[in-house]
Amino acid sequence: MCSSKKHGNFTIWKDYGGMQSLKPLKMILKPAEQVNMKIEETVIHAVRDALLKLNFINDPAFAIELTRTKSKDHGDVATNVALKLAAVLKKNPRDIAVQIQQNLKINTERISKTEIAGPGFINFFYNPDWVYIQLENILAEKENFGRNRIGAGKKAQVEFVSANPTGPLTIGHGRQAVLGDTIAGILAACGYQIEREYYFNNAGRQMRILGESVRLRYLEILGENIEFSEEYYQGEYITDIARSILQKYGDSLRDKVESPVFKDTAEEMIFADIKKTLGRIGIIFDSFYNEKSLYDEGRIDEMIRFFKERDLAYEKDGALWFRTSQFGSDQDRVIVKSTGEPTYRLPDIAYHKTKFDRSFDLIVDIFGADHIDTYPDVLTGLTALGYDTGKVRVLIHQFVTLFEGNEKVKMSTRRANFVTLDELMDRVGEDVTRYFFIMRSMNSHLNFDLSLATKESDENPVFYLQYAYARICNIEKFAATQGISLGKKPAFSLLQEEEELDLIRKMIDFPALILHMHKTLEPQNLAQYLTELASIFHKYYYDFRVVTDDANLSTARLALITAVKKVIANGLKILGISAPEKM
RNA sequence: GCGCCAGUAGCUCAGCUGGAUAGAGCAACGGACUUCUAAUCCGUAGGUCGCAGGUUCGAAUCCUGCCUGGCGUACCA
Repeated sequence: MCSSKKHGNFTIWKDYGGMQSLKPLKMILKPAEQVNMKIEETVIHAVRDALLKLNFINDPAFAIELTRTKSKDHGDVATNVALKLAAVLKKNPRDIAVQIQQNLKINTERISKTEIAGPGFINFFYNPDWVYIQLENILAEKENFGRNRIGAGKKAQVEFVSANPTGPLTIGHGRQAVLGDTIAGILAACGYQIEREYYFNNAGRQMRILGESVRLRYLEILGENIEFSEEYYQGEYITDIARSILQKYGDSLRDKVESPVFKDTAEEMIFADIKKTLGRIGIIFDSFYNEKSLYDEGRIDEMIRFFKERDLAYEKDGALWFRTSQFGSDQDRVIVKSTGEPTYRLPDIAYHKTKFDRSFDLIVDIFGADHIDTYPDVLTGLTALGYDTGKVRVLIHQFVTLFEGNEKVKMSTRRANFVTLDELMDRVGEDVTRYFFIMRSMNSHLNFDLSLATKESDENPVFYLQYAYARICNIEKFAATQGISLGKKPAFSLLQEEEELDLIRKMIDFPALILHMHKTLEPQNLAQYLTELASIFHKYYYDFRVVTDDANLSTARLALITAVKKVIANGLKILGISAPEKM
């Protein structure tokens, strides 16, 4: 972001990154491509015209901020433009606001009134008639309400989980799994064609240790005296794998130290387990990309050749070093060890090259905080290869910290210090699990106490959303028995209660929210929005009856709550959470 | 040492491209079911937004320094 001020001729220019800067509570002038945002555009254009007419600005591209108000007393949307201009114009912001207000030419069918408030905000009040039209739109758009077409015709790939098959998925992986799947859902709602990809390596050191761990357990079952050192995988599942090998092969592998059966069986069984867990939580990957194929297809050698040819790599101490320092890094990095084995960077770069070769328009990588210092090297590699890394969004999430009482437990698959994702789902269910992981920002460190999570699952806010949905389903059923249906066009203007208008106004925000999330890719905003919407609904439910003696009113109210149901359903769908008709 | 993330109500966390009185859930306390589902609603209480400076009309939000915690800082991935 950059900004400049030329005080002489009152030109203010500010680059907010165009329409991508949109957020639910703040809108900025942008190209007219969003149907659902028409009223905001109307307001912004009117303000801009007034500013030009008053000679307060002379650049039509001047960014005008429009914010959703927090309090109804402040209208529906507001602009702080008078406050922003005060310093430049060297005038009292309220005076500026008055002048703008006097020169506003605004469609009264949309905005019923404007007010100047506080230090110089200009508040705009929606005309209820316009609000009713929005309700009609929501009902007409149904599943599509909230969706946009920013990503139409574009392919996006989201890579996540990407855990090597050395053990069951833990709650740590769970956070990333749910985060990734939900982000994919957000992009899908923005029109992208989505590919979910899982990257793994079954050829590394950890996998060798895994195979050896299984072999030792196998021998142990056969009654041999083994030494099972700390570096081996300690989990109980290792013994289970050994047992199934015993079942299939008997003791025929007793002396087969080099047998691939141990590692292969372990990989196969663990991967089956991982996929089962993912399926249970509603995550289906479109592709699993094996690091080994990069070697088989010669992509690693190709990469080495490229780096050497361009003098981007050099040999030192028997290793091959990538000149990352030429690209702003503090030091060069090894890409091929003196043993001849590449470090993880090289295949990572080669792997990302395939993402570009597969012509994705947007590449999203979701990594844990332990990758914070490694992905820049990958991006550097891609830049060196001549790719536009602007297509890549790297999202780093903080870790889940496991607690046992007040004790912090360092999670480790190898040391079997973990709570599995399955265990969590067994205890709290799939919906709570999903909600649990997206209700908080990925930047936050998550403190996790299984017993507390279990205890709190009964009170989990996800039920609050689902209950609102189920309640509406129930009302619809009851309405049908009373002969109330949406057959003919409801008289929306009968919806005069403040709570009814609140509900519609809240629903109007939904498309802007999805648009905003396209930029932030932060699912917790959606969870919060849905909670707010459900809250307005629950309150409305308590205060008013939908089905009354007045058939016209009942029909209008039924239309209203049907729209609410739709928005909740659309939101839950993005979150991958079920919408039960009964609870 | 250096880099990234975090520090907001008793607890778990939203809010952070500066904006109008700082929010939610849980926990606590007091109320509301003869009604379309009380997994709900209403009310009360609870805060030096880690600390100290700075920037300006305005700072939880931006800048600087410090404190605490997490993760990195590998020829591990």
